[in-house]
Amino acid sequence: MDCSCVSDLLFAPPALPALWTPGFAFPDWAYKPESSPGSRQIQLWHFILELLQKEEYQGVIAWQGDYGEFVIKDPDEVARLWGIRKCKPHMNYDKLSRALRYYYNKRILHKTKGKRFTYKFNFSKVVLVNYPLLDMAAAATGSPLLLTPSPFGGAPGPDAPPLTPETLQTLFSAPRLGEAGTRTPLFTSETDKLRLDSPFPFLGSGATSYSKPPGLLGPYGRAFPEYPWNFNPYLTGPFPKLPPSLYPPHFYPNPLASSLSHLPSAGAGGGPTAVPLLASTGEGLGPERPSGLTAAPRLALPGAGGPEAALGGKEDSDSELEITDVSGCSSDSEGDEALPVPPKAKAGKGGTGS
DNA sequence: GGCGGAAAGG
DNA sequence: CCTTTCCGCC
Repeated sequence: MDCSCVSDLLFAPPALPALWTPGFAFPDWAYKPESSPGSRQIQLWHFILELLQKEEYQGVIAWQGDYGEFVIKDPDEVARLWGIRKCKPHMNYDKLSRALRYYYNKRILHKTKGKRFTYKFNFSKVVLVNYPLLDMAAAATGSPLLLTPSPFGGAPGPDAPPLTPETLQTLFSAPRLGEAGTRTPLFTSETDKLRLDSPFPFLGSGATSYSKPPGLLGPYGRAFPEYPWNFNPYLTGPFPKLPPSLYPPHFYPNPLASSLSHLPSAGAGGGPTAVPLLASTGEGLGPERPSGLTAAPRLALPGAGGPEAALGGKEDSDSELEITDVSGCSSDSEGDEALPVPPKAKAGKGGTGS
């Protein structure tokens, strides 16, 4: 019934990197707000983000230029990876891209026209949509706060005014729940809903170069350190960052319980685990970015560069054990050819297209 | 390649 | 609701 990809099982909890704070791994809330009727499983954009944050896949998909803009260097590969993840052996770029296209309306993605295989994330949406923090804030405020506002049917678009990076940051900086009510810049008390439709300039301009700090680190990057995470994905606001890793749910049966038990200082949610996984590539707090797309937007990862070093010679924890093969898929489908599925993506292809 | 309708499935 | 699959169209 369910596709038990071996890949999933392969994710045997390797000794979690010391720095790996399980708490914010990629808890359930990333997949479902909390009490979602239907079981929510990984969504494509989650997956894309996951790929994007991993160095191993730079040859396949990578951030490119603008804030939130990325290019799929190897569409087939990405599709295959996605297919593996979803146990859809017949996945291909055509289908994947269709799914991507549905994001246009949802305002999660945009197409960068003129550039092949290039899309752009609407981070404000992506981020907000994942943050229970907002829910709390809303609750405290007394505003229902719809994170998934009027869909696209009769919605927003034009009337969406404010919401600046600062606003976002402010919101994200919200230190405590009790304080939440005090600051809810993002909410329109009347509408009871968030206006995250026209967020950052990088969307509005549609034009181009906004050498803004890529990744999600930009605006709210430095907001984390201050945040006392007694993380409680569901109740206590986690943090304004996209999950560092997209491990399958199996990986974290009980995100909280298991995580906390492992945390030395995390006791009963009293110990701030600190360590914002945000690997400020140097732009988060930094004055300006080198514009070098190379060092760009990669999301912070426990092994993205900063922490890795701190691990003190930890082997590539990044563990490729990620998506690899679909051999374990419940052969549901058409029983067609089994994918040979090469072990891993070849990140060696730097000069793919251009 | 990229778009979006339509139907189907989980 | 979120894709997956298929497809005609540009």
